[in-house]
Amino acid sequence: MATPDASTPAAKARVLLVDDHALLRTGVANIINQEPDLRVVAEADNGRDALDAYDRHKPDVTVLDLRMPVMEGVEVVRRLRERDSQARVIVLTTYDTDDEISQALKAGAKAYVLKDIAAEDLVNCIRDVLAGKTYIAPAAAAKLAEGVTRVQLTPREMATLRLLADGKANKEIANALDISERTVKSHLAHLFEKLAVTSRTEAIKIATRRGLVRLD
Amino acid sequence: MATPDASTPAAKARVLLVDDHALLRTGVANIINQEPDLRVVAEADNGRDALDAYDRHKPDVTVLDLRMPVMEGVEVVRRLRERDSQARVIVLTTYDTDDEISQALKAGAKAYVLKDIAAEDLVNCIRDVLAGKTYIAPAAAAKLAEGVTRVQLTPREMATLRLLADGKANKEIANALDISERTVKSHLAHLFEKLAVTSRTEAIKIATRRGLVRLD
DNA sequence: GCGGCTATCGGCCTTTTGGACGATGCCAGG
DNA sequence: CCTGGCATCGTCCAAAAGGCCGATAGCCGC
Repeated sequence: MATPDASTPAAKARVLLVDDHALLRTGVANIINQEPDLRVVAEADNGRDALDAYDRHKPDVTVLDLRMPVMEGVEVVRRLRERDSQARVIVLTTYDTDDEISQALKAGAKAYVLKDIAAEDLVNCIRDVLAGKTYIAPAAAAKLAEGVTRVQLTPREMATLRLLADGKANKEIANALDISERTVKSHLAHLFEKLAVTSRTEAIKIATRRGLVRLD
Repeated sequence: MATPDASTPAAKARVLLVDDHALLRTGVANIINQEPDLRVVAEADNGRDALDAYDRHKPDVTVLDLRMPVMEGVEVVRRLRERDSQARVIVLTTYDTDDEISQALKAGAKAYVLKDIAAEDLVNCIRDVLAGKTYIAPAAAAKLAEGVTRVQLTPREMATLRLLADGKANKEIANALDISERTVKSHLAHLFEKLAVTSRTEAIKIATRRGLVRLD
């Protein structure tokens, strides 16, 4: 998995690569290792291992997928930045819902790039981040701009939304949150207003589109 | 980057690589081209281009992502097999909903592998398929086994489901399909029974999980 | 301390949903 | 020709959802 390389004169920037798809990891590692100034020093296929690998290798930059088993990418970004405020993290992902993007950036990611990026652009992005710059994929930036109308859900609204998206009825939500059905309706009403919808099914659609919940 | 290798005696199996993620394409191409007996002869980032590329290059095997813009992967498999009943297609994808798997196989795919496969296993899979074998990823096979209870939705039920998942109310669905609200309820009732649910929100969850609809 | 946001709850009322009886016509397969 | 699946539509009714009128209490910031 890791590529031990004892012969190089340590001038190469050290990269930690985190993605749950072995195939993509191998592919990206190949690309990066072909660059004279970059080297993948460790790989991980989930968030927990990513943190361990970070501690062991102290990479100059971490390329990280969101959507992983064991630990969410955003959470990984947050924790990396907690233990090392200098940590440079590039988020490399397939999806570009406005919520995920803004959460990743808020957590301290230096760049947000999509997997449809060209190999050349990725290595340029890595160099930019190493040089202290930031980079947001155009598509992601556009989504963010849309979401200027950023909805800010309260904790209870989020909890309600999650149960809603799980197909629960008001009564079930009430039981799960240990509140009255009346209060559930109250949260729902606020939710509907913030999402600009009028029914629960619509709410599910919009919330999913914005990345507020996932139906997997 | 690629190593043009004029010295080999053209014995290499020719691979067409189709995926909308440039990064993964480059990575997989690297992996494949490092094999002595395999060579990527063309790439495409969408279904239409894939068909064109197939006609031009007549590859020995096509490695194909489902979920692409312009043309769905399953449709591509179907058309490839139409124009060349010998076409060998390996589906390489992130997702493993039972509906997508069974549709891809029904369309004539020889193999279904997930992107978390190891590079080595992928090339082995390619060789297997070239040798006339088939391969289903264990996770995918398991999902298929679950779905032995394969739900078969009628066209009207599918149409209703799609509108439902789009957040439409019964009245709106009725208008869209130009039928009475009563009939919509009838379709919904059948839908609920087939999906083993009791509400529309639950139906959305299960249908999404099974890959019957997508909320993007 | 007041205004605003949050969370909680109540009643009342309309609309929507979903279940339970139904029914008809069509069409394909045995 | 008959059976079974499909699509269509009806009525009745109970439950759920959602809108509209509230209310109280805590907490935070200015």
